[in-house]
Amino acid sequence: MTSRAPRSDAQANRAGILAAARTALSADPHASIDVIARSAGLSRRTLYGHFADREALLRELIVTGAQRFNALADAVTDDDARLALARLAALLWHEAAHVQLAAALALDEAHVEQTAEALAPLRQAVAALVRRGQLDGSFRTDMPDAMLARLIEEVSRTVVSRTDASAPDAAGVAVRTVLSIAGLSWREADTLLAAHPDITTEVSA
Amino acid sequence: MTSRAPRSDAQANRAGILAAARTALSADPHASIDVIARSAGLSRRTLYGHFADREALLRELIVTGAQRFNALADAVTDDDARLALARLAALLWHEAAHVQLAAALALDEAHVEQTAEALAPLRQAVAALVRRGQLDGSFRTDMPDAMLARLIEEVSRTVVSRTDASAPDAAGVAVRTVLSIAGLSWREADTLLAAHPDITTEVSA
DNA sequence: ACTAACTTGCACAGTAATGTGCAACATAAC
DNA sequence: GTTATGTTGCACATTACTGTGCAAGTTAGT
Repeated sequence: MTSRAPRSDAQANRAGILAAARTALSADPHASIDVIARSAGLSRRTLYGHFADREALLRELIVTGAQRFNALADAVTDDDARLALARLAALLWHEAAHVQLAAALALDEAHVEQTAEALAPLRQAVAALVRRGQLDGSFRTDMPDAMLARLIEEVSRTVVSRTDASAPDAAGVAVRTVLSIAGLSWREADTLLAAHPDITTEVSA
Repeated sequence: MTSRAPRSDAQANRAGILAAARTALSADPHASIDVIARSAGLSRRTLYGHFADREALLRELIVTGAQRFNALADAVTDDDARLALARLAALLWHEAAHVQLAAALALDEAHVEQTAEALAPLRQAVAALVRRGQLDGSFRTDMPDAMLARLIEEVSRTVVSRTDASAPDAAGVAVRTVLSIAGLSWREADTLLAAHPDITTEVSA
């Protein structure tokens, strides 16, 4: 039935294709199969040996990418909604530095739907977080919770994907931006981050 | 030399093509010439009678679009930087159709450069506004002026192009978002807009 | 009503991309 | 060292798009 484990070089090549696809597609969501294969040091023909078609490759990128993002939502346990949002933003930022992919693929009409579906758990977490913050008075209440949640999602995507990651304290800027959207004044955000320097610093293992 | 004025139906068709291109391209920056022509109720062949090639059409869209909202920057004369930013955001919101196009085209590697160049005046205005707001203490100073200006640009684009325009007080949400990025707390933005209801109301002539 | 201006469909050439079959070659695994 | 597994180049069919030429039609302007 299950034939056998793939050869080691084949496994490595498969991973190489995925890595190449991530960088190529985040630069240009319409990057051709040929470009992806070449930048993985392989031939176009070989790529088709690993993935049935373009869709299959994209599907795998979206699913595995989304899993990583979704996992971050569970890692945040702060009681303070402001802190929780700040930490989530910081984690997403660090993850996105490696994988800007979600933002790039979401731009493609054909994949925006499956990307959204794959990220449903993260979206759920954000929605819950927003409601909590609104209830305890730390987030803005001048718009409905659903609207605010959507705004946070969209702006996060923008900040994460279109901010120069090499700028000094780029992560800090991303976090401050998200807190601002939630309704905090910049001084409040500043105070919060000063009291919890671990949020924007952690490089993790 | 200058042959003669174009026939009236030809003028209308040309305008129709531009309008169709705006909506088609903001939905999908890679919309084909055929789709654009068809959605303008014309044949592909006719479009080529009005524009030499795809580039010429895009060029015209970018240039005329940019002119429209470069003009908006001049229309804002408030001394209060917060008010000025709010009003500019509101004006841009009302030009949403054009802004969406800019956002869509800016995603295309080939046109991001000429779009940026065409929007230089608006960018200049925003930069000046940001510096003014930082100096008088109404905007955040926890990041460099250039960074803040860029953030405002990017977030504005996102909010204007990806917010449901049919939602109640969508314009208000857009303006509040931009003010939040500038550093205002949501209550401060709320107070400001309450004191100047004309900002989010004006439909203009 | 006449004419220049405009539109259209069709045929055509060119380009770029996807996906497949196949034979020759390379190499990891045993 | 043998062999199953993997890689490659090439040819090929297919699709989708851009841009042009031209002859036949339609219509605005006078």
